[in-house]
Amino acid sequence: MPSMESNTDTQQRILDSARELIYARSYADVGVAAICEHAGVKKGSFYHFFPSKRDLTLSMLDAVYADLKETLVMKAFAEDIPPLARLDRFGQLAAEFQQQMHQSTGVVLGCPFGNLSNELATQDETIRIRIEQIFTNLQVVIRKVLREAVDEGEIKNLNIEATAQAMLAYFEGVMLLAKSQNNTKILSQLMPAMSQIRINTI
Amino acid sequence: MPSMESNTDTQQRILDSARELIYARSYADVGVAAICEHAGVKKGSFYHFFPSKRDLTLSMLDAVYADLKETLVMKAFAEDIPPLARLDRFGQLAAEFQQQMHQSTGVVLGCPFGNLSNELATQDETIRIRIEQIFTNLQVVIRKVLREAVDEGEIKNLNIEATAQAMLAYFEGVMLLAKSQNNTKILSQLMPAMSQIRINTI
DNA sequence: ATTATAGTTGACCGGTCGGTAAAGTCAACT
DNA sequence: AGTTGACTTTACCGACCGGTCAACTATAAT
Repeated sequence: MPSMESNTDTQQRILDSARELIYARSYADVGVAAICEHAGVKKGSFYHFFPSKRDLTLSMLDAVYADLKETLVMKAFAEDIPPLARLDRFGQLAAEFQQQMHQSTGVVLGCPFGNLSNELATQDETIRIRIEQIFTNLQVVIRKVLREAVDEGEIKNLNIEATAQAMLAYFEGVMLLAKSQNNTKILSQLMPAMSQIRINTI
Repeated sequence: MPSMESNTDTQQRILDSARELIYARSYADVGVAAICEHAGVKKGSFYHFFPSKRDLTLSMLDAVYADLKETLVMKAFAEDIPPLARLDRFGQLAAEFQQQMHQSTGVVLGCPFGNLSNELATQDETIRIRIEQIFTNLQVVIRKVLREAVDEGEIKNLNIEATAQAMLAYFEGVMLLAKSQNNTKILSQLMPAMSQIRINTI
């Protein structure tokens, strides 16, 4: 007598398990069987909902970004403080999240998008493009806050597009370094410098 | 009739093949068999020289760093120009190398250490530590140049250790972003900002 | 010439990989 | 009651994974 109490929360459990396992390890190290076992689902069900491991990964990326947007981004970029202070708050919240994950897992996990990009960007163009789009979306958020800072006269002669890219790059780099050192202290030490980066016009 | 013309250039060919293949793809995607085939070596010979794939990877990391030091670092940080200009030269040379690899392989490969760190840091502590050491060595080089700039009065009130870490983080982040976009243009656009990063004391 | 050693070869191992197929089970609709 | 279709279960597939082993060959020292 199979459970079948739930219509599509099986799909959700697969998504959640993939997210948790792949984030903690890597795409290649986490097999479909491991995802199914963690989700309490048989492999046949997996392939009923997802045509392939790659498709699951694409859906997972969308889900992680949707979650990031809802929780981290919306909270950090709320307009209750000055524009550049929102960038600092974004860095702080990200650092706090990494510290929590470090406490519960014993390792610094870094950025889920940066991790997958470095592992798969040269192997799977579709996944690479999905990650690229996510990074672009984040840059748009940063650009908006920079434009606001420029309009308020807080900064002058700023190349907004380049600076947004540079800030995101710095953010990803700090995450990567923290992961390579398995150390979250450098997050709180280095993150505040993100909002100070400037690439000027002329 | 086996060749056996060479004593230990078999070992070198294995090292070179691993380096080329893993850099272009990933640790997990490149099997021992693929490395052997590329090196023109049988699997048994592989395990005569290396006890495991992991050990090969550790040796490979050392070889890549030794090469980086000999070519890129020594050239970039030669003392024929002012200290901060050497950082810019390092960024330029790295960008040029990425452009060459992009032309020959069709994809932006990024930093070999950053790639492996993001893929394996949570799975293999030994490899993680080796990469951490390499990053520390690079920071030492950057610190030296920053100390020189401070001594010459080019900068004041600088937190040298934190700034060196921030510059390396920025460098790695720019590499990661370029790889995720499969685009080398952002390298030349963003790299010059590396030498402008400052984390001050007080 | 014999022996010791380093290096090579090819066949092989159990385990796991992503993915498939068919039978079975449930809920909803007719 | 019978049918449909979504979902689950079980068993299975060929390919490949990292790694092993014993036999073999070349080289150099004795």
